[in-house]
Amino acid sequence: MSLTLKDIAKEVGVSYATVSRALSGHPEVNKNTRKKIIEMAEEMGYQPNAIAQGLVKNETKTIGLLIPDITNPFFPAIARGIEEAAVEKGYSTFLCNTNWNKNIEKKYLNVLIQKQVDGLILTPSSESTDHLKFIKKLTPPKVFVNKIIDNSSDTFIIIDNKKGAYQAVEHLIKKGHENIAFIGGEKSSTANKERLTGYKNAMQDNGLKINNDYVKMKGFNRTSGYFIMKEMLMSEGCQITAVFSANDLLALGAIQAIKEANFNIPEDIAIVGFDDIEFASLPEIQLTTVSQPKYQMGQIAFDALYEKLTGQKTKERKIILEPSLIIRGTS
Amino acid sequence: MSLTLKDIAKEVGVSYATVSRALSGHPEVNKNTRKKIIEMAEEMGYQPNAIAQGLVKNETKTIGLLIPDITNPFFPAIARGIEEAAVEKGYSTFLCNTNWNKNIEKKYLNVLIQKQVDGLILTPSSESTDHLKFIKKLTPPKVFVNKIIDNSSDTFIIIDNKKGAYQAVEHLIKKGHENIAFIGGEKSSTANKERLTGYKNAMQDNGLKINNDYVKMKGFNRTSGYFIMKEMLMSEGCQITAVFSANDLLALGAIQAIKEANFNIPEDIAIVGFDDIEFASLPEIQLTTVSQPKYQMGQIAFDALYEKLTGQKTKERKIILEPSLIIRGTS
DNA sequence: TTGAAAGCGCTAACAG
DNA sequence: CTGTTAGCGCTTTCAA
Repeated sequence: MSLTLKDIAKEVGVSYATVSRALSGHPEVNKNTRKKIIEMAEEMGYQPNAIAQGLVKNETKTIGLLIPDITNPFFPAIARGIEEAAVEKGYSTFLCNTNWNKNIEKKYLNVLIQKQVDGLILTPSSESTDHLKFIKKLTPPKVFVNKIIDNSSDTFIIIDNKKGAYQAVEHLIKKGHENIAFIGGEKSSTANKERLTGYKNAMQDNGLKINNDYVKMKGFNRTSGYFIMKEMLMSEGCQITAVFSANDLLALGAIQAIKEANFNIPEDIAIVGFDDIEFASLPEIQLTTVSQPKYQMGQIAFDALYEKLTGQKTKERKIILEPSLIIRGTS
Repeated sequence: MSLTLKDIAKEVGVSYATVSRALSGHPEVNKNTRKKIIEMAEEMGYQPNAIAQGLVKNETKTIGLLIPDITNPFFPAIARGIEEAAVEKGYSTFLCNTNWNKNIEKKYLNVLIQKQVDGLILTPSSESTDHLKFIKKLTPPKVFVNKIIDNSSDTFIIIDNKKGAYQAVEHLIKKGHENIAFIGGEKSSTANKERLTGYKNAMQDNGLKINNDYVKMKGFNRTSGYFIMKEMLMSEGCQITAVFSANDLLALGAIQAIKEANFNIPEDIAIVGFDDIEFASLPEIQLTTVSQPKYQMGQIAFDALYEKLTGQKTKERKIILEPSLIIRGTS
């Protein structure tokens, strides 16, 4: 359709191989011809066809990014870190929103394979073994953002969820709380599982018993948080005086339920979240939460992928970042 | 590298042209051969190389999406609408975050052209004429989300910003406010300009004079809102009793400044925003705001693009959606 | 119904 | 330093 190498070759009067060489900075081109070619290319507004380049070079300078919910501010923050790091190295990013649905994720993954992405960054929407096995079979280098620390030999970047949760719950305990609820998100997500473990450990280590009625999980969103909290609050003889929720969105929902039930925060019920999304710091919210360096995580994730892409490092890496508890008004 | 048509052709014992035909649903293939081929392809886990397909078919089933700030929840909501509509029709989406920077946007646009995207959905980060001219020259079909209604013949989808702003300000006026400030975002953005116009119109139509000290703009983010408001509040003899801000993030920032100055909302100062991002509805926030059907806008935007892509409709369309004022606690 | 072959736009030997 | 040519994986005539 549009302008090709040949067009500009014809115009300058050289073979199109020469044009290719000149434009791609090949050293063995006459200075003058190169100059002429570059000028002409500019003048004609030539843009190389990356699809054709990709076909021959067998690389597309493209990565796939799969995230579960772009609507949760946590993920755009990461996505931005990834994208900016990527673009700096000349990579473009396919964004795929999996909606925590592993079938959608699978579909996307196949498309990305077909589109010949050079690499993959993903936070798997499910950690069921068959799904993980499917992902593992995929040939492009991958890095996981949030991925269970099992015996696997993948590269992932994650924060220490267990520790973060532990700190959060311990903080609550130190404040004198004993009946602490856990409100979680997607059951099959690593983050959820680990945060639950952290919660349980903190409870047990402090000699507190875990009431299963106070441990519930559903989606990682505000509505879930709201309904879970509401239900807990309405159950007979509810003793809850504090809640740890597996992410900020859940906390926000829970707070709404708490207020609707006419309890005061933090006097009657204290709450702490996880992620430290931007809105957690609003003066009206002042959510105590476990903070993650989101933007950096994105950058690091891409850098790790880039190392694989360029073959600098072949061995897998496990990058575990430190969470930090930010104490604000809700606890 | 990986599995190609030839591999599966060899295995089945036919020419690879036949395999291509069988797999792409070409009618003139023997039922039996087709079955064998499909089975074999499945068994071997064949995935067509979309890059190669793109080269010959001259289409990539890929679109570019350029948005100014993925960190503003307004845009992810739109992006999600676009992406889901796109994937349904078999398109993948390149996500590009321009950061309200037209040079970055330009760079992205060139990359997208090189990557041979079939279409473009963008909310331009600047409406300077040279930038717009640059965009206009781009060959792929485009649809704009937010684009000034000038003499241009583009397709765009937008809400009636002027009207929304007008309603917001009128609402404030009816509540008895006279000294109403305007806090805006990016100067060069259409949305900003139109919302400013709506503000001015409402003021003038109601016989209120506009105090230029009360009209300020900067970035479309929380920090800007905070500092603009703070400055206004600290200026001598500030009479402001209400503010209309050009988006919710700005409003959130302004609210913080108002509270820090020890004013009550809405008693001392009322405020209304624009966008109705998810967090505007939090019980703690209760931001009165002008709502936009974000997810739908995304869907509609893709559908409009799809019509162009498939040649169903060639003429440009201007889709203008209705805003709706949602009155909550801050006014 | 199938195979052979051209060609999409480009890069990378290989000659010259 | 430059031109010729093969070929990346695929679709699509054109013949058979």
